[in-house]
Amino acid sequence: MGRLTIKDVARAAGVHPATASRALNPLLPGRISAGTTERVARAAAELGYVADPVGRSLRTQRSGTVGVLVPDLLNPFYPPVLRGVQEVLRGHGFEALIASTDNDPGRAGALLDVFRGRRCEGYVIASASRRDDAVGRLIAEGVPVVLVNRLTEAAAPSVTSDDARGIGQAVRHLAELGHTRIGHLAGPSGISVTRAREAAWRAGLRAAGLTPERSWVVRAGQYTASAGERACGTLLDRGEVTAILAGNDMIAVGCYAAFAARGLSCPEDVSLVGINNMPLAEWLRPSLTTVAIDQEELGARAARLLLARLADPAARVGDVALPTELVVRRSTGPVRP
Amino acid sequence: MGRLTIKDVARAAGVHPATASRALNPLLPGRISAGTTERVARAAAELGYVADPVGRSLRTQRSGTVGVLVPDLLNPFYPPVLRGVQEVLRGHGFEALIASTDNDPGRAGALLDVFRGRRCEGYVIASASRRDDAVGRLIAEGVPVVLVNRLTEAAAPSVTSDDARGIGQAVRHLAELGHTRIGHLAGPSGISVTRAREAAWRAGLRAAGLTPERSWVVRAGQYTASAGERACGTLLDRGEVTAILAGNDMIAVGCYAAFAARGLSCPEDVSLVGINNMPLAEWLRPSLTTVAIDQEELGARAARLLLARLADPAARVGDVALPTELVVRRSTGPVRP
DNA sequence: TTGAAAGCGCTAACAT
DNA sequence: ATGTTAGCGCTTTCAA
Repeated sequence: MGRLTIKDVARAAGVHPATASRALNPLLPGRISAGTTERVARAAAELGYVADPVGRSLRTQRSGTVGVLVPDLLNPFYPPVLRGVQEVLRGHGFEALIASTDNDPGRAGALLDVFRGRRCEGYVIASASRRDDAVGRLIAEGVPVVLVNRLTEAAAPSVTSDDARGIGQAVRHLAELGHTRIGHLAGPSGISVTRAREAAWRAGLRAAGLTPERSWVVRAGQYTASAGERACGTLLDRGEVTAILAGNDMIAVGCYAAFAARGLSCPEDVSLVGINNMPLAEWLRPSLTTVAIDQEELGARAARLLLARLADPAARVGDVALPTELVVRRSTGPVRP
Repeated sequence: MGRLTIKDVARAAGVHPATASRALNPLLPGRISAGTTERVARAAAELGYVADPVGRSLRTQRSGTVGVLVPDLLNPFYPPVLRGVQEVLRGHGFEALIASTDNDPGRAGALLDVFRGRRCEGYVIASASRRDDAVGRLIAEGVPVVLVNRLTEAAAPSVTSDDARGIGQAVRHLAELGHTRIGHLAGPSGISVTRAREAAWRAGLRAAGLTPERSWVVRAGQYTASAGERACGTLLDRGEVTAILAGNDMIAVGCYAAFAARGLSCPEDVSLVGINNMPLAEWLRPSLTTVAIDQEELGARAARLLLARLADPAARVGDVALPTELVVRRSTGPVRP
């Protein structure tokens, strides 16, 4: 089964290979007669010809490949994002290379080198820290980059969630349940969403007529369940808050463990709100009240932004902020009298 | 910033491009003098040269690319598998293209066509059903394929888990806790692991001196939490069993919801055992007793098998069965007196 | 051991 | 509108 080349198609259609190539690539300069186009298309279809991307890439200097970097593939938040990215990319003939830094910013450089080696045309970066050398360099070089969820000091088109809205709803929801001391388990500093969420929490409290206290915030070193468990333990042991806004759902997952370890029941003793509405959030016990973000849409929009820049490098593609919405489940309840 | 080519390296080292190419590819026929090799290597390093995979692929007819197909990227079982696959592949200069069928066997064909179009050299298939046309065709064509976790009627090298051992331990564990009526929530028929696990459950009961009843098995249509919840509901409503072996951890996740809906507490009223020990299994409440499979190793071994076949298409690479081990957590307890 | 030359499959520039 | 030619970057004959 020797590979089928464009020569085979050309021969079958009785034309020159270059003509066949043009006939199969619709919008090229120097159009082809309808009849020829038709014959070539038919021949290609009958033979089952698929253009070799390697030969094409070598000639066009475009790989049809995009690098996607996520911070933690084991965090259920990201698979849906990848799904959105891939769905859009495949629809446009692009393919994604995927890598995870596994929450180690130091690995980004090496992984981006792999992508570069593969001649990726552009990048979707969901793993950026605010001052991220590797990503900053990429942006400085003028390589098409779209940031997802996390921004860098270097500016690039981005898709984020409008956390302020959902977090505001979350705090109001808790306040309406009678909570006046609402803690926050922030993610690692150095990541843009961490700041944004903490600021939104602060603003939300003020809007509800409450005064955020310094001691109500504990910083989890990572957006992981175990970091969340530790941070939550610290916060609980201070004994001040009756409700907690976790920096994301994984931190919230860790909270359940911290509650159990202290014999606290949720929501009777403590109310808990997460952020992300990751796929398993509704299956936790109690099911998790959380600020929902459309993860797949996040990825899809990022892919579209990137495709726009790829199609026209001069295009000024903007930023997108997706709305967030509180989803009330069973992890929040009235404050203990 | 024009891309760096081998010509640049050759010029810097004062040799012919062909010589430079040979110097950089260690084990080629026609060896190069140590001195030249040295100079070329130094020049390449100083310039930061990385061979263009496109040019190389065109010449060698090898893409350095492998297609990986999983059934459900949203199932936390698979990300670690992918991690294992990627780790090994990258270590050997290969890159993975990843796709998920999203539990729809019908999508496999189209996704494999995408892979084929990208000239993947081989495939890691974790999504196969027992009679899987698309995968069967691949195998019949002699394309290097390694199956993970799920076997097809067509034979190909595979990496699976030795579920029998772990499931045997699980049933014994439950029996020792006094359970005599132990149900099973099987996965979708048509997938090899489903059969293997059901058979192991049956064998485990017999080994414990118990007789498996037909009515103790309910089949979940998918390996998902919602399918698990439905199936578990059916089983519970029959009111016969005091313990449940779920077909995998996602089905077990659904069980927690079914328990809650019926006011049953776990493990006081029902004991539950999952299979996989997916990340998050330990974070569920109660934490899930489960038959652990080393997911990352599953992926890593599959990648190694595939690399062996790619390096030598005639190589007879065998099958691997990884050991499983029961991990006892808090979802299992003594039967109610 | 190294150089010269050819060619992988494709498409863009040029020629007709 | 179509054919001709050339060349993308690399490796692998073949020759020296």
